[in-house]
Amino acid sequence: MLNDPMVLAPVTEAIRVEPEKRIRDRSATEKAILKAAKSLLAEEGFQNFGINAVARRAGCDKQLIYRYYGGLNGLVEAIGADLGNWVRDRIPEDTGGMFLLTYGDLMERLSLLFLEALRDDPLVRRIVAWEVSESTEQVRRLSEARSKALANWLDRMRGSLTPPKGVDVVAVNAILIAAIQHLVLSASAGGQCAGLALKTSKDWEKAATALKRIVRGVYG
Amino acid sequence: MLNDPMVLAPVTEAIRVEPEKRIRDRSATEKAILKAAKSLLAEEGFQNFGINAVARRAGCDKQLIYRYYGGLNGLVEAIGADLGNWVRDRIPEDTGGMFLLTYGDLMERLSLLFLEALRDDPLVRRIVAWEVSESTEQVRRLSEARSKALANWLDRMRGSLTPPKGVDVVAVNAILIAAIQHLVLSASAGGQCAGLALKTSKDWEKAATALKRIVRGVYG
DNA sequence: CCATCGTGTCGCCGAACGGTGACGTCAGTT
DNA sequence: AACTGACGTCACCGTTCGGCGACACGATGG
Repeated sequence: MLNDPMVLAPVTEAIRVEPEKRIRDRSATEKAILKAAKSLLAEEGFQNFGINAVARRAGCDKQLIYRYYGGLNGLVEAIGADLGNWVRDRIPEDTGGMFLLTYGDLMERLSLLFLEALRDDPLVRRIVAWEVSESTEQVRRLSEARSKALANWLDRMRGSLTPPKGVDVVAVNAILIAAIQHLVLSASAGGQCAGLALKTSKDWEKAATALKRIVRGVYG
Repeated sequence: MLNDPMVLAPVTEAIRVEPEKRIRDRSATEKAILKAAKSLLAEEGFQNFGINAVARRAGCDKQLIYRYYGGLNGLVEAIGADLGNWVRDRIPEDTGGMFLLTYGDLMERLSLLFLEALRDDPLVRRIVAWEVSESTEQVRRLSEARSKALANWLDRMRGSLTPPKGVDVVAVNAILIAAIQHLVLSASAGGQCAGLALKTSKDWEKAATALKRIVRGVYG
């Protein structure tokens, strides 16, 4: 009954009235797909991230995603490729006119820069949430690209400053980064973290002050 | 989401509880459902947490979940009710034979206790990941119950110790908790966090040492 | 001219989802 | 014994999902 061709025939003809052609431009379509995927992930989160949703948002057929990116896998990989540039694009490289004399000066500044950059970037926030929620190879690659870019940035900014002796810098910095990431994610999801409100700019000032104190406590 | 055809095949769901005929015992069924829900959430994560999956694991019909819990909402609420007891059940109240003379002593110990408790509890880990990934009223209630229980615990353990003056204890502690949570989540998902490996017990010792140093840095 | 190939579109499939109405079946009450 | 109501089960609905085969169209080049 559903497959009765008699019913389908007139329908196709009626739709044909509006030509409304999509221009044949592969690279443009590819960009549209990638842009749609990024905005979808940023706005809806990884939960509702799928072939159908991306295709809908890109205004194209999902088949093209398979053809051009090899499915969601390749698409995510393409997103991950941009992650390497994230730090460079979103975080200023200069010192903001400050003289960073000690490693503590540096890490205090970098912590706040990272905090603000993350607060301003919904896409990366979603990706970080994804990283701690799923354990697929897919996500692991994303995570790796991001942490590598982050490590590079840290290293580049360090310059000739030497960290204090006797401190496991990698471990301490990892904990600081973890704190910042979770703080921002919690705030983004629920407006608070462990009883600390994180909505108004006043709230964030308090958080930033506490973060500075922690960094200074460990790095002087 | 992101289904590889490879991983599609071995989707073996939990086996039914018993071939034996189901007894007419509402309270027993309710408990079975709640237990199934908790284990499902702990093992599979919130992504695959749904009416059908819970019913399958509980070995009962999903209709009963609607009848007894009013759907997933009520079921999650029931899970959340247990969260209030989590801290009490999972974290020792005594000081482990140590004398906690200062607030720094206290927070160092509490930080490590919390870290270990979280590492040992997959259910709460999944819930924390849920909290930072979704922003529904549902999850918000879970989050609130958890943070309230945590605050109570902190307060109870504090005893008569007074935190140092001039420090925003709430903010600093929130950041410490955030760091611990993210560290554990990252480790659980990818075995590392910001370039810091978190697999072997040796890795965790390094993390614990760094955490202690941070706590001591801010609280003396 | 026709043949080929890249591009875009369409419709269908099997599966899983959340949700609901209807139907057995058994226990306690009247 | 008959009724009632709670407990458990089943089948079905509409929707969405990922994935695939087939086709329409336009450009390109023999």
